[in-house]
Amino acid sequence: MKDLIPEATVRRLSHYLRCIEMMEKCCYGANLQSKDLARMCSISDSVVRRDLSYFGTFGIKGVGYDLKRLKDSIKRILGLAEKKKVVVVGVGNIGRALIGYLSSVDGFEVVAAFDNDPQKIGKKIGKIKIEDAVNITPITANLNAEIAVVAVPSDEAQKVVNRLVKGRVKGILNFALVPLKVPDNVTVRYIELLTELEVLTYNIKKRRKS
Amino acid sequence: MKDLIPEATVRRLSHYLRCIEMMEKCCYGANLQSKDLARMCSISDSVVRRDLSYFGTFGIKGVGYDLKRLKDSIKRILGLAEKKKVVVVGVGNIGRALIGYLSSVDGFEVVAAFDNDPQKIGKKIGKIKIEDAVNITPITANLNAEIAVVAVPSDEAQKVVNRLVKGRVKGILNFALVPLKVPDNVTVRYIELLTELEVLTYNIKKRRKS
DNA sequence: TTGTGAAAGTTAAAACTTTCACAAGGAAAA
DNA sequence: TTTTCCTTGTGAAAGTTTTAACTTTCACAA
Repeated sequence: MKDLIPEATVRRLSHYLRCIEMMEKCCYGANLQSKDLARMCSISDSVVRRDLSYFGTFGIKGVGYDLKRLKDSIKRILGLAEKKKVVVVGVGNIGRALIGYLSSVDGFEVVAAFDNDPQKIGKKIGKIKIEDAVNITPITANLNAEIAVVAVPSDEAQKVVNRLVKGRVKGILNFALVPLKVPDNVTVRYIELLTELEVLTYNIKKRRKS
Repeated sequence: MKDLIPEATVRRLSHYLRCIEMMEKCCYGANLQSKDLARMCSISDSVVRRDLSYFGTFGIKGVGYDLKRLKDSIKRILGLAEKKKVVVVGVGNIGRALIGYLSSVDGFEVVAAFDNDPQKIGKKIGKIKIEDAVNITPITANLNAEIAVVAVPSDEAQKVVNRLVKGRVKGILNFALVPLKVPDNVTVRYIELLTELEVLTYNIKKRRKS
């Protein structure tokens, strides 16, 4: 069990989990093989085995993996044993979408939403009441939410993040287009929609030439 | 000018562009240096220089880069010379958010939206009328849109993509959690919100231990 | 009980990316 | 003009990730 795991491996673990859950639903038996996961994920089977071997041994040589056991193992590795509480900061287009999206996903649960627009504070989105962003720290701490989605304008992102960190949030999914400063024990992941589109245009341009 | 550029480099080019545009607005003069961009992006200056050097030489030794010239160069490299037309397929939470978001961004312009829900077809989002998804191919081809955002349920994604490809779309930003099959001359980029959250929980769990 | 086939787990090599350190070269001052 | 200063651009090394090939182990059948 290596100490530092490639990020790509962790991402693929998430893909494998999704594939296994699909297999569970339709048609598959209790056993599956690295090549099954590989085909579903459009990668090679040795990648699947390599990824899993970082975390231990889960299969039986010559046979394959037990579907249910592998699923539970991956869930445990990813820290998905129990439902995770999420707070959403910024109830604009993206924030609202995330609240809606997460309500349809099991494994995560939106427990609070924040904005600084007086027009929005007090209103509801589904079951979630929009709170004043000045109260991020106490409310988040009180709810024991470990994960936050930040979907506010760039120039407010750092301020919001400081409050979240004080509220003991440990993981942040950031849609704002600025690098965030956080303590070592807090993880930030960036979703940069504009960058993604720009990488797309780069690729389009490049392929036209070659 | 190398042939194959690291993807991370292209992503950072997009960051640099954003930094330059911020610098333009506030306080900065006509000159900037690799260390300025580096500080803003929280990376080292040699990364900035290496990234740029893949595409040519843009600076003056001992001085730095001309802000306006560098901005134009990066825009040209990324294929952002003129506004790009985008179609959005799937007007659920995410699709709607993207339509709203893109209307506030210059460089991209949503020119059509599609859904297969009769309740939604014909309605409007901002200035965009929601079209029937069966008409993706002709409408997209007619508008000459090169970029598509796919935000439909996983089991419909491939079908939608096939129509987009027929409609001569060349780049796809995919929010559906399945790998898409496309011809060689089409690029797909994946935004996997659930995977991002799961990587977050993995990181949180890992850090608690170490 | 043993041999065989099949697939997992592991090791080694290749490919790719980042980092470091410095030579090259232009601008400004002497 | 020459010297000094400064920052770019880049070769080479280090580090990381992916790929492919190899070895091990298990299940099952003979």
